[in-house]
Amino acid sequence: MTRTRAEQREATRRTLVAVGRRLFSDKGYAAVGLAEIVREAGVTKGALYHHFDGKAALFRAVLEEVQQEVATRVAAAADAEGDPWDQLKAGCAAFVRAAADPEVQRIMLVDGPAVLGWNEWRAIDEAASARHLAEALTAFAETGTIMPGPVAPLTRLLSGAMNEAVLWLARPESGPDDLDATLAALSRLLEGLRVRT
Amino acid sequence: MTRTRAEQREATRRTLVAVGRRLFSDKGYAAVGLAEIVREAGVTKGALYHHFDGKAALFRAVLEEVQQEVATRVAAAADAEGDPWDQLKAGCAAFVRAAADPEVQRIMLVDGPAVLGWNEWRAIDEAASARHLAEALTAFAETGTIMPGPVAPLTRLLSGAMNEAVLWLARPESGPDDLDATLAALSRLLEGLRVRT
DNA sequence: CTTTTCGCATACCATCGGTATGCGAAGGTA
DNA sequence: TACCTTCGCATACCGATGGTATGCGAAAAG
Repeated sequence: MTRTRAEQREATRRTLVAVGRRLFSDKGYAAVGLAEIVREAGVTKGALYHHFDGKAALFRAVLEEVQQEVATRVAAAADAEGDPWDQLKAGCAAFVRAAADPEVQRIMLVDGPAVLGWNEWRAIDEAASARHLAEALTAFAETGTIMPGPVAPLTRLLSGAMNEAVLWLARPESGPDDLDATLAALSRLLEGLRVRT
Repeated sequence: MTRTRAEQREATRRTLVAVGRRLFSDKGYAAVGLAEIVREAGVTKGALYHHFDGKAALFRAVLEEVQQEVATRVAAAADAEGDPWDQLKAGCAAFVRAAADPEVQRIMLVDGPAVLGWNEWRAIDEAASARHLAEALTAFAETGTIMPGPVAPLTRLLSGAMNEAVLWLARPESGPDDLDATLAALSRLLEGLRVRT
């Protein structure tokens, strides 16, 4: 079995990202050594530094992959709804459920901002998820469904609310009721934004 | 000037916390070495490890100090208001302003969860700030000012919303208008929770 | 068949957080 | 005052870590 160089290159890179994702989510960024990553990936540090600029760059690749997956799930849930407001609520609920995956949490919400810096983290989050939220809110502001005004701050408020809620749901003593209560509270928060008819 | 041992001990400890706070907020937890901390504090690693269990323990002491200061400012702003609902809004606004301090942000909102783990971070946050928010919301739920239901999820949603908003306000291209817009959006979010009369 | 490219391994280094031990002055006791 | 104990901190040292410089061998190019 001889592989072309392009195939081999891609395979090695994907393995590194996959191994990094698993280790980063299990133990946290700081507790994972490059030696451990390359050992489990069956390569050496030379391979890692050939593909990435360093440990943080590998983490960035992992984070982008995670963000993409979450965004895909959110978009799918939103598209399943017809009414725009239902799309918003479904998308938010889907985000909470998707980010409930413990493999996602630590990477996307805890280590992400600390490792890459909040601004770079936000840029990735914006490109993947928050952009859709901002677009939806913009549309609602234009149609008068919610009160007019700048949507960027509101987007961040809601995004932050969901991020924190997801982490709260992941605490050890959390039960299934908490998910329902959180989704209900989030729904109330969103409904509160609608102009009163 | 001969100092008692208790005085000397406290002085060294406070210096370490103060230096750690400045360096952690300037460069971030991971980019600060113990050698740099003890050098600027005028002591050695022996002193640091005599007072703290390690780098993370020093960071924890710094975080607790920062949290206490923010909580004090929030409580003062809330107490200045008479009406309970005004107290809530004033407290939230004061939190956003207090956490706008760049020295506070990185420690309290970015590195805090990553270094100590989210659960431990939340425990500190809960003891200092989030508890007051939860108590206020509980009172409003009992008096019927807001809709009944579990307040814990709502507390986390609002807390997370404010945390993220503060970080958004600290981004490089942020202007003074953004603070007003954020406070306005936050106010709308809170008002939306009130039962409609 | 020769040459170049390049994906990756090997060997090495500076620095890091952490630990074990020693010392000297403050505090207690007579 | 003389002695002993306590303890706050310094010194010296260690393994492990992220990062780099260089070498090699097979695939691609000619």
